[in-house]
This record gives sequence, structure tokens and C-alpha cells, in this order.
Amino acid sequence: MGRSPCCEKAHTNKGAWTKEEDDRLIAYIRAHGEGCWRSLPKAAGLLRCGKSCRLRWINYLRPDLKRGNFTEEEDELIIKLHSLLGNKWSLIAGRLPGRTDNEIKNYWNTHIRRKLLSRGIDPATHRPLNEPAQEAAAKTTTTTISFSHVKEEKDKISCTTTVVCKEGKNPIQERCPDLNLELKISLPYQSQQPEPMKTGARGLCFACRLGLQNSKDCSCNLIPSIGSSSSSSNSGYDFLAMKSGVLDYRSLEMK
DNA sequence: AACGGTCACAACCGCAAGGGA
DNA sequence: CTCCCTTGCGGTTGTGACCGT
Repeated sequence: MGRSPCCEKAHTNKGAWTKEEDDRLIAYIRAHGEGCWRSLPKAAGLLRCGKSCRLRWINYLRPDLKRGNFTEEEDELIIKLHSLLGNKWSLIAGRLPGRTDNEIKNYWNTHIRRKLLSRGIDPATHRPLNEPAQEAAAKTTTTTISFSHVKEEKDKISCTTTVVCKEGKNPIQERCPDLNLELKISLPYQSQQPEPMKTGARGLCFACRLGLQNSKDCSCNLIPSIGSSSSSSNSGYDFLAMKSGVLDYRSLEMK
């Protein structure tokens, strides 16, 4: 079936965007909204391909983007989500309001990878670097997390884990109500949301915002007051007790 | 000041998924 | 059911900034 080129390459600009191009794109999207990226460049008077416009808007021009350094909490959250989801940058970005998949991907490759390596952790497997691969494989139980729609709540996705033990023949399948990534379709992120990632910002602890309401990690009731330094602050939150090594998702599959 | 190496990040590319005709 | 178009994703590249020599 042959793919058509995404754009007429001979008549499109490439490389860094100019201020004028940015202004045109912003003005057009403000007037007409997002969508129909293929026809947008022509309509907006831009000599760019639709793909390029989309990228520029999503990664740089969107008004709800949170620019600036990542916080220690965001770091820890990215690490934990990456250990669960792998290189699913868009899913990880969905958990970090104001951050884009591209930004997180770049940040991972430039900062977090090094950070984990300096801690002696393999960034790909989230296991200690000195653990021999074969030994690790022998110990391994493979956990597959599959997401399926819940009939009653169509916007929510339930989670089933299948644990396959090396020595065991039969995989154990169980629902894990505590692991709720709360992936849902929602309206675009609103910029007036309160400062994210701060415990208690919306009256919810870090665990609750990850969908871990009522889990043992929920510290809503332990937080003395909003604004004070919280238990989940700089040292990072022990999401699913992964820091302590209680849970270890070696491989994950999105189905 | 000049140069080379490294880092950070914006942007590009190729592919796959999803959906409409 | 197939074809084709659009969109979105993840990996990779290009380039400017920064730093040490």
C-alpha cells in the first residue's frame, strides 16, 4: 500500500521555528482550535508540514505547558512510572500535568538515566547494575499488566495482573484494585489547575493522585497541613513500595 | 581568544494504530 | 474487507550553549 509523504517537502521550511511562525500558529489555533493538522499549515499561512506544526504546538507553544526544571518529586514519579510502563512516554506524560512526552523523554535520557546509573540501578530494567542477568532472569516472575475497559465506567480502565512464576506452571491472574493508573479520556489540561505534584495541593496525597486511594501508601490523613513539607517530598514517594523492593514489575505489556 | 568535547533540548523521521470511505 | 489518510508515538538527529583546556 505505499505511504504518501506527510507533506510536500519541496516547499516546506525545516529546522528551528521563527517567532513569526510561532505567532501564526498560535493565532490560528486560538481562532480555530487544534486538529486537522494536515490542512492547518496552508490555512495558517505556514510553510511547514502538519506534523511539524503539531509537534511545535504540543511540545512548545501550548499555553498549559509548565516550563522549567523538574522537581525532585517529578523525578521520582517519572522513575516509578517508567519502571511500570517502560518507554511509554505519552502515558508517563499523562501523569505529569504540563509536561510533554518529548520533554520527559529528553529529561530521562539526559538526567534520570545518569541519576539511576549513579545509584547503581540499570535504567532499562530498574534492577541493580551488579546483578547478573542470568541470576535476575532465574528469579524473575513476569508480571503482565493488561488494561481492559470496565463496562459500567467506560472512561476507566481496569487492571489485571498475571504473575508467571518460573517454577510454577500456571499463571496466577488477579485483579489489583490498588493499581489504578486512572488512564482516562478527559478534556485538555486546564492551566488554572493548582501547582501539581505538591502533596495536598488538591487535598490529595501523592498516592491518591496516582490512583492509589485507600492504599497503605495513602497519606492524606497524615498530612498536617497544606503547604508544610510533606512526607512525600524531596526524598521521593515510595510508590507501591517499589523503593523498598516489595513489588517489582519486570515486564509490562499494554494490551 | 580559539578550539574541542559534552550537554540539553528542539525538531525530524519512520512506523503503527485507528478510522472513514 | 481493503485501502488510504490522519494522527500520535518513540527513537534519533541536529544544533546551540556551555565548559575546560
